[in-house]
Amino acid sequence: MSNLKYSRQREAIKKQLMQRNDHPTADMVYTDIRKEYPNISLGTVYRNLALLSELGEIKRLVTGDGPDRFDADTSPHNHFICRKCHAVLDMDMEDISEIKERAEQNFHGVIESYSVNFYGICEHCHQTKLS
Amino acid sequence: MSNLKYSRQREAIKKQLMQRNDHPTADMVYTDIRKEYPNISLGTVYRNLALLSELGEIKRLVTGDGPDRFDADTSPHNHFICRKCHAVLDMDMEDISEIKERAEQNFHGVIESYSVNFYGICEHCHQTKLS
DNA sequence: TTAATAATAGTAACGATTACTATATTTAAA
DNA sequence: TTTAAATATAGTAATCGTTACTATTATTAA
Repeated sequence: MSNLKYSRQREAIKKQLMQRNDHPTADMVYTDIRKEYPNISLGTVYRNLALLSELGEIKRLVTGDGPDRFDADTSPHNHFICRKCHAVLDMDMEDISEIKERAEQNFHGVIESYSVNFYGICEHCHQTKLS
Repeated sequence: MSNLKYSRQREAIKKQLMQRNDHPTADMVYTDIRKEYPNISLGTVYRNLALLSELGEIKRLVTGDGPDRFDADTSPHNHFICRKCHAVLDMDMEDISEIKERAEQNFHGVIESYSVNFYGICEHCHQTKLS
């Protein structure tokens, strides 16, 4: 049923995403992966990032602060977006998945997923008074 | 200090946003406001929605599902986005603002705000089996 | 091998949004 | 009330992130 064919470009994209933890944009992945595949096309990067997201192998992060980012870590966790340097950081915090049950209390549709983002100034920008 | 000048277009935009609860996009506001101001420009709508958001008079909603939406209700509440009909609905749920404190537990930057979105199929789409 | 199918590179097109510019409106002061 | 400075506008062009198109190439199962 899976009419999916192997492609080295797709593997390279996923591999690279697993090797970095800065939640890169499609363009950041493209820039870096060109060192290995000098004539990979930007469309290929976009297409495969979208495909891998649909397959659940990676996660698309919508930050509201610039282009979408991608994360190879699909385990449940939340992110912080710095409004100064635009970094996207993993939050180290306790599980808050009960907000889904709390949301379902008075809701009559089907909640399939949710996303939580925190915004502000990251430690680095705050210390170096770039804020 | 406020070099802000009155404009009827801006007032009309805010007024319309207060009168509807469908969290319209800029284009939806534009389409409707043209009935009153037939030659208002789309740029004016975008500019004023951005300005009002910065002033905190309205709220910009980043859904990850199409263009940004706007909400005249600035009180703390969360939204649901239907992946079928793309409606943005207000969630009627208990306060979950303690997630901010929970996030601050191990975080060393400054958290200024956060956003929570729920995704799935709304009651209407679920009942009419459009899902 | 071959043949069917999916994936690619390269490029064009798209939608949402912002930038530009000449004109119009607002506002405070004369 | 004019006037003059500053802000806002309408209309349009440009930008950015992303998707669509198409001819060619790679994968895969028979």
